[in-house]
Amino acid sequence: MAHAELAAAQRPTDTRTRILEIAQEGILAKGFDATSIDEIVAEAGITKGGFFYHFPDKNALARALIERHIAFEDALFDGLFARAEELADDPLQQALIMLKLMAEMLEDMPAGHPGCIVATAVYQDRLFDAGVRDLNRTAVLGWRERFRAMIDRIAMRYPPREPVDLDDLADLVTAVVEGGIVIAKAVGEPVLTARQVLQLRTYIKLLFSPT
Amino acid sequence: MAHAELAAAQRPTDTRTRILEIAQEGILAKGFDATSIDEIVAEAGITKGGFFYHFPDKNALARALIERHIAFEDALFDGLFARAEELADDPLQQALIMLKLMAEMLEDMPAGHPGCIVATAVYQDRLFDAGVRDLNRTAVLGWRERFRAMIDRIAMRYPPREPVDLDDLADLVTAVVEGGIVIAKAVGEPVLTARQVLQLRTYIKLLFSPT
DNA sequence: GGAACACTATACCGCCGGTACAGTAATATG
DNA sequence: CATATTACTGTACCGGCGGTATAGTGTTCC
Repeated sequence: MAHAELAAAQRPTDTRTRILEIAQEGILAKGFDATSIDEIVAEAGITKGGFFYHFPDKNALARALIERHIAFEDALFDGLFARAEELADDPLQQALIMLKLMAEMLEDMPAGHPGCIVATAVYQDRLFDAGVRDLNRTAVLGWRERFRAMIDRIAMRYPPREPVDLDDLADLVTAVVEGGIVIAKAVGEPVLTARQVLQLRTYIKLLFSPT
Repeated sequence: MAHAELAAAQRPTDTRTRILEIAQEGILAKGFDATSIDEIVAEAGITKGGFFYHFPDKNALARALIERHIAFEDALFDGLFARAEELADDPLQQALIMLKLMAEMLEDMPAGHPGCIVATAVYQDRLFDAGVRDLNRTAVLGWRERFRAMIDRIAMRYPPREPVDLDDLADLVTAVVEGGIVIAKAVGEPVLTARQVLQLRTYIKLLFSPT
């Protein structure tokens, strides 16, 4: 009688993913607090009991969201780095290409970057438990490691014109994007995030370009 | 008109200021939502009615807080710029001194920068009304104007080594601080914000230093 | 046939933002 | 001295929120 309907109605982990997607959309648009569980379950077409079957509390939802976000961004950066490696051999050129691609990607988001779940958690600190904060820490440290590796490859070939701490420089990539999102949202000009990344690109270029 | 007695016995705007101070502390530590009105009034030693006598709702509190924050930061930057002008005549040197002073100031905050109310509002968008968002916009645009003026003075004397949009460069100051606060809070290393400002300083130095 | 899974349905709790309103002590003005 | 205003207190209440509890149900797997 209902083979197709079965698959449609009851795919096992489907509901969990739908909750995550609906929650993410709401949280990035309105903030964590302004996105109520009642609202999420209404949009997902389930009941409150259904939500709490998948997540013991709202913190568990936040953790799952941050994990998803980290995985998504990692995949995204993997793609960007891979493309940059295809287009150039020189590590400095690769970095400059990567930052250009990043800026273009940011610019192609018509409503601007939807916002960073990590920053959301930072600015609503006590709403989240130690688990969320740990995940957050891991995410930022992961980005540091990634960009640090990129910068190390450059520095090996081109000595920086000014003495800089390479970890700080790696963190600057994250900081510029996070800060860029904040100001873009604050003034309502989505394109600002991409432009900040281009400033960072100019810095990297100046810092490592041979004289 | 009994000035002394008025000031001592009644202190008309005193309660309002106390509410603001208690609210600010709570909001920067825990987020806007996690800081309840009940909690604020308990700490201020007043009743809920007393709170709503001063502020029609929580949005009005947010607006007052942002206005206070803008005024405070403005005064702070005025001081930094004035000191830099005392210490050097050259606009580039002034900017580099100013950024150094800024980094030192940030570093001297033992618990790190307490966080930016503007960013708090950005990340809890729908909790706030149009008035709050307008104020937020004004704040960021005001910082742009301030740093743009600083950069214009430099660019007039030293042509940038790379073509850059000077408004974007002005925004970068705000972005690096905001982003620096986010990563510092995320990894729990307060000193990171100051270090990001020093990276920005190196960028400005490289960009405008004569070859 | 029965256990496990993925929920529904209903009822409830305490906290929160916010409203409403009556009362009051201290001060300011005529 | 009377009155109005200011700056609250105290109490009671509302709907929405996160979260708990618990009994029941259809589907699938073994």
